[in-house]
Parts: sequence; structure tokens; C-alpha cells
Amino acid sequence: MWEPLIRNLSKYVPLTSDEVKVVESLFTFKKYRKRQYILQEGDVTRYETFILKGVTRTYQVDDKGQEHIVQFGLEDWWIGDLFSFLTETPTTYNIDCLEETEVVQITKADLETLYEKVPKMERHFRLIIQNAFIASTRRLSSNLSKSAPERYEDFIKKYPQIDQRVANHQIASYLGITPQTLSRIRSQAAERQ
Amino acid sequence: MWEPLIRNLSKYVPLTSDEVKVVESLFTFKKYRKRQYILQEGDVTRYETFILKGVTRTYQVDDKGQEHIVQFGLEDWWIGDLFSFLTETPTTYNIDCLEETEVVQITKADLETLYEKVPKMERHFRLIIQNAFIASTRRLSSNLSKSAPERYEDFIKKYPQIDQRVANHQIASYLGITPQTLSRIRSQAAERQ
DNA sequence: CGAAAATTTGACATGACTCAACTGGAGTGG
DNA sequence: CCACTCCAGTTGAGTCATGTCAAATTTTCG
Repeated sequence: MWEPLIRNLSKYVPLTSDEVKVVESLFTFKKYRKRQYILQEGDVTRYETFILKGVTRTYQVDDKGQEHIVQFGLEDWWIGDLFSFLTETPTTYNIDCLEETEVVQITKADLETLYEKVPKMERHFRLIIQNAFIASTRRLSSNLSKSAPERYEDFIKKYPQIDQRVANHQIASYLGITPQTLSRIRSQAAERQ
Repeated sequence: MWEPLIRNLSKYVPLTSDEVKVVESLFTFKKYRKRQYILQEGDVTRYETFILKGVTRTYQVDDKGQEHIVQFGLEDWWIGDLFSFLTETPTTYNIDCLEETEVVQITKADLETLYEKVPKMERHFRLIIQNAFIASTRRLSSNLSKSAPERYEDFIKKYPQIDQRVANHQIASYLGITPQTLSRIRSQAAERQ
């Protein structure tokens, strides 16, 4: 069960078997059902969450009541609102599961303990923040400079095979277009093959 | 000269006069002329830069050769590509000055020294990263959910009075619209008054 | 002052949205 | 297991927002 997490955490810096034990003692396993919330707007994010199995969506509801998917979470991804987690303030995001999803989670206090006992982990999590930041700026410039079909193509590259696991209208919400427009984009892309 | 920087750094945690001296010894003053680059694509970001006076623009050039302004820098703002600075990799951004601009800068090595001598600064810079990240996700969802006139209104709120200092087509580039569209938005907004 | 750049305005094209109707498949209850 | 409902997806028609191209006007700056 721990293997995917350990592999993820050793990505930049390998862990000794003692360190692996520390990790295992600080994370908690949890299973969520399809449609169950992992996080709701107004909650304080108590855990950083690592996905072992399943798919999640992180979304925001705008002034007009419309949902916008900010991120999909798949196996081997970290999800959770970093800002809310780090500052212990209420989140503006919702996270729920699109399939039955298995995760491991760590609280802020336990993460501090982890940093103390395995200092190199600090670097790892700083890199996670950095990568989240970069992903966000990339997506921003892609939104500013690209048409809907181009963004769809980028999306397919970034999340390969996700279209088999996630409903079409969810992908449309991620791309910031209507399901109808996405449907037309897909049929035109199919034609061109 | 140092006052704006010290005020900025004491925002979350006050500094003693000894600490102020450390800060003053580690930052370097620099003056840039209008149109001069502070950073160019391909460079490694050697400094984090704090603006004392002036206006800068941070922009990216997309595949189609079009410029997209990512951020304007004004007095009391930090600019620079954090990712490139922290990882010492080449940047994909350009930063240049829209007016004569005075800044103070710190290298990565000196920032480490600062952390050592004034540990509370670590918190300050982590908060800067966090805020940059939040600003980016905010702008992303605003781009996904709002029309051009709404985004223009948000922009004016975020950067008050900037329209007196920055050319119209620059603002258009920030908003991801054409200068013509911005011109029409402005004339319609004026009508409504 | 004069050239170059920025802004404005108009006409038209186009991409994406809305509304509506239709189709097909998944899940549910009898 | 079938019939029914409901939701997702598709398709079409019309509309609207924004882009494109072009010309006229204003501003900036050497």
C-alpha cells in the first residue's frame, strides 16, 4: 500500500528504511466513495492528500453559481488547497471524488514532525508548491493565447486517457467552455483523422 | 532610500535596528532606464528585485510570437521569476521597464545569508511565494469565468491609477484582448457614467 | 515640426454561447 | 428482465462577444 507514496517522496531524494518508517507512521489511509467530498468550501484544509487510486476533481463556484474545475487528481498526485492548509484559513475550493478513491493524508502538525525527523522532505514539499505555481501560470498563459481546440489538445496530452474516466462535461468545465462546444471540437478532431 | 524595503519586510514581523543593518548590507541598489531589460528569456534569474520607484512589465512570448503580459510591477512590489531564481534554471519570462525604475536586489546566496542571520525572513519569503501562487490561480479563474469588461474592471481595482502610467495596449495584453476591444470597452464604460 | 506609434472607429468575420430538440445509455423499480 | 426515467452527449439555428482588417485621428517623442 505505501509503495506509491514512498516512490513519490523519493523522487528527488532517496529515503532510508528508517525514514520510510517515519513516513508510514505519520500518514493515514482513507477511502472515499464516488461523489463523496474530500474538502468543501469554507472548511479549513486539515490534510495534504496523496492519491493512491481513483480520480478527484477540485472546483470552485463563481459569483454566477457556475462550477469551474481547477484540477483533476489522479494516482500519484497531491491534491488539497495548499494556501488553506498552510495558513489554516477556510478554503474556497471543493474537492470530490469521481470514482471510489483511496488516499493517504498528513496533517499540518505531522508534516512539521516529518520535516523535523526527515529534513530533506522540506525540499520535496517546497518543490510541490513550486510546481503547482508553475502549472498554474502555464495554464494561465495557455488560456490567454490558445483557442479552445488547442487547449483541448494540451489537456489530452497533460492528462492522457482521462477522457475514459471523466465525463465530458467535466472536461468542458476544466477548459472553460460549454459541453456543446467540447462535443463539436471532438467531432471535428475525429473527422480530421 | 531603504525605508520602503524595510517597511515591506516588516509587514508580517517587525525588524530590530540590527536586523535592518543586515538587510541594508545584503541588498544592492540599481537604477534602470525606460525600456531597459531587468531580465530576458534564457537568463537565469540572479536576483529577487524590489521596486522602489517606477513600473515594470513581466511578459512571455507565445508560439505565435505574441507577447502576453503576466504582471505589472509597481512601487513596493517584488518581481522576478521565482522558479528560475530558486532552481537556477533559465527563465521563460522577460521583464523590462516602462518608466525609469529604481530597485533593490538580492542574490540567492545573500538571501540564504539573510535567512541565517534573520530567520524570520524565511517566513516572509514563503508568504511572497504563496501570494504569487494565489494571485495566479485567482487570475486563472477570473479568466475562465468573466467577460472582458468584467476583467477590465477587476484589473482597475487591482492596479488603481495604473492606466495613467501604462499604455493601453499593454493593459490589453495583460487582459488577453486586442487593443481595439479594450478601447471599445473603455468608451462604453465612460458612456455609462 | 514631422515621423512613428498609439488609439479610436467602422465594417465584417468568426468562434463560442444559448436555447432547444433529439438520441442513446445507465441506473432503478416493478 | 423489462420498462421507465434521467442524464449525458450530440446536433442545429440563431445570437453575441471578440477578433481582424483597414482607415482616420491623436499623441508621443526625437
